[in-house]
Amino acid sequence: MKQIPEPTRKRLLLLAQLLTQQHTEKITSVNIENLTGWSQSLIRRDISLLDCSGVSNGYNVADLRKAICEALNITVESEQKHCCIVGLGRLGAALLENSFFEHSPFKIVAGFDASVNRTEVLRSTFPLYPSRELESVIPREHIEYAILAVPDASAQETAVRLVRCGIKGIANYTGTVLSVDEGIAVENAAPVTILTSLLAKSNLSL
Amino acid sequence: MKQIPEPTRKRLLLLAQLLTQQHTEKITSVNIENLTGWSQSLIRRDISLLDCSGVSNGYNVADLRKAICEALNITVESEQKHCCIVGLGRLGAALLENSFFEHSPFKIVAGFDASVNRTEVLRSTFPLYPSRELESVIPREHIEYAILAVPDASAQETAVRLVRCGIKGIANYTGTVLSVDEGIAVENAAPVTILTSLLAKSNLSL
DNA sequence: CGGTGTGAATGCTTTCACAGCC
DNA sequence: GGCTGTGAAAGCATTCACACCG
Repeated sequence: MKQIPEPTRKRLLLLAQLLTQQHTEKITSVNIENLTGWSQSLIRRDISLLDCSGVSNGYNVADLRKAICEALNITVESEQKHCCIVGLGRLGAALLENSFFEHSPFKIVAGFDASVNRTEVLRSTFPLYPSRELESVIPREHIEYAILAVPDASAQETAVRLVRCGIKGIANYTGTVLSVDEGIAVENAAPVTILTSLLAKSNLSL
Repeated sequence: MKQIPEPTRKRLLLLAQLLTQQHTEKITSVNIENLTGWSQSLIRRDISLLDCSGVSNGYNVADLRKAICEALNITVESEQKHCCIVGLGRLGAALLENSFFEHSPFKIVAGFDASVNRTEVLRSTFPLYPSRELESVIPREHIEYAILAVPDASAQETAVRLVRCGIKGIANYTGTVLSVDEGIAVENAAPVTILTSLLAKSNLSL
């Protein structure tokens, strides 16, 4: 299998998600261009990197989606990846809602908060632990990804602990920019970070 | 002023955020390399696109930060951009907490929810409106950016309405991939989207 | 030295343009 | 006609390597 470059990976990821929302059976590169704004030649090139031959009247939506998932190693529900939520303030607690993760390749299996009070008051379908148990629970539950929603001030320190526990990636919902070892994936999703990115984007296109 | 390419923009944005966390007065490209993992030559090239000459013993942290903000048009607190939150479910409601936006170039000035019940029960420092008032409130309050946190099923339709109201960018916290007119900025930040991106990233680097 | 800034070279990504297929 | 897949060209982004500065 060929190497898939970073920009292509990002587009394919979004495309896969988009295809699940699609109700037609077939889709063409021009359709996708209209939905996403990416040029049709780019889309065809992206798709050509995976093994999925579309016939001349377009791609089969289901097949294409499957091919993307395979190429990017996004295994489907049968083999869900274990995740945890670290920091159960308002934002972290809001994510406890399981519906977000239904039909996704992820399963939240633990929540952590520094305050024992908090872990006892909140309700969820998976267990909540005080933060001091990070080191024991994460390996035991085979947790691979963490959603970080602690206060900004303790974000970096918590991230370091998570990495030491063997976490592979962090969804960073704090306003702190994290420094982690190379090989550990981080995506920033805090409201201010995202809004700032929007701002910079729309200012440039003027 | 030169055009700043997309990948550079993303890095500078993060760098600006990182600099606010920095407590030293000076910083060198090697320091930044260690913190971020980007190569020092890349960092120097990025910085060379903005007008900020570092002296030979590194960049002045405050100056550099200011230069980035100017180049990307991220005005500071004096001139905050108005934003709104659309959809006040658990996630949207969690974002009502103003502390997230303190010391940022953004100010949340309105919240919307389809359920009038919801807008009446929740408390916040800014007014909450039923969704039907989107069209009147957004122009009146000069709202430029929206945080979208409605249920997936109504995401696309709400996005279209927002764009028609003149919104410039959408922070998409729903699991739906949005199709919007070109020129409208969108950033996806829903937990599943972010986790999926982590997953694909860490799978590739194996 | 230990640092920045920048031409020139390399290596990626995207677009063009067209062959081939239904 | 409308579509995919893909060489070849064009356009970008990143790294190299070195001049220059305190």
